[in-house]
Amino acid sequence: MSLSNAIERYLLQLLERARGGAVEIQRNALSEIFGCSPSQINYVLETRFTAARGFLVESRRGSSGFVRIVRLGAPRRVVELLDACVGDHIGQEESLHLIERLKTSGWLSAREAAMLAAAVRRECLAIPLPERDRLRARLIRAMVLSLARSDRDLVPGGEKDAL
Amino acid sequence: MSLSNAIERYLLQLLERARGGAVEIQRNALSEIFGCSPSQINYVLETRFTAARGFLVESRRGSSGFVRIVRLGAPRRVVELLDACVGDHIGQEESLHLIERLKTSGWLSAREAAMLAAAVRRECLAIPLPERDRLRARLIRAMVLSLARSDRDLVPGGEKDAL
DNA sequence: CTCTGAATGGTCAAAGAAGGTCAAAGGCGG
DNA sequence: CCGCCTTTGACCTTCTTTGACCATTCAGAG
Repeated sequence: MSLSNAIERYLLQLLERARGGAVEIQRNALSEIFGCSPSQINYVLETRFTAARGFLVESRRGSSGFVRIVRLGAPRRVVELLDACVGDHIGQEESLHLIERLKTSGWLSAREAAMLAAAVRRECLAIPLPERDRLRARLIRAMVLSLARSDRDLVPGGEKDAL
Repeated sequence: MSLSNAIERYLLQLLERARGGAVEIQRNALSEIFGCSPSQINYVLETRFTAARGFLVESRRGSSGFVRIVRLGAPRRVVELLDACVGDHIGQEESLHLIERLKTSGWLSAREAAMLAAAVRRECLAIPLPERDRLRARLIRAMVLSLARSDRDLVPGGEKDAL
């Protein structure tokens, strides 16, 4: 188990216990618990507690500074999520997190999520970067939005607002 | 007995013992066990643990990286259909017919078919021919086969025939 | 009120630690 | 001898960890 994974699990535990879905930590104190450099904490926050995984991180410097990690509820609309997470290019790992999130929030079934996940794998796309990341973004947008349309066609009033 | 075959048998044994049909190894550690170059492991994975033989290989680099080998099953009929219709490249119109066929025969739901149809459109792929037709073939294969696997994962006793 | 320094957290580039790719060399059966 | 399957090694990409240096806050001194 890597340091980053250990820190991630530790923070997830804190979030688990904390009522309200948010925790506040001190970067330096946490880094001492794990005997690592303070910037290691930033690395974990940047790679694990991202918007794509449904977290918001706020912080403040100076005396009595802090780092607050908030577990976000589902965003209002999928389009916003796409705009926020996908942009015009997106990497594989980020995509998989997004897909997982769309699944757990009920927007995608397990089968649909599996399809999407299979499609965005770099072994499947198999074209060189950076065009690969752009293609991946187009695919996710096209497929997810196609669901919105397909639902609208099937259910005339279907205003899915999960996410 | 060649090195490759020895490594293959070793990994198959690991898979045999491991419940869940998956094992994780470290490429460098394994190569040291067999006293060979690390890339030899890749060779074995590429030639023996292929999708065609019913395996999925995932990996991660960097500290505490790993290689995971998953044994999976896929229904025979769909595989045959893919081989027959898709090949290593396929055009848009042909794809849409295939998707329609998979839908009417019950393999795909309306939503899944819509997703696939959106993915294979040339406006979405947006790369030049002839690579576009090959990418389209890879996408269809990956997505349809992923469904077979996701079904197997969902149904407790789902030992669909082994491809 | 303003200035200043200690206490925090942030950034970024480089080094370290896996695994991946590819082409060339090595063997072996036909 | 030819062609296919193996094996290897040099070089590449990705993920992690660290450290030097930067930015922000706030309490207290002047």
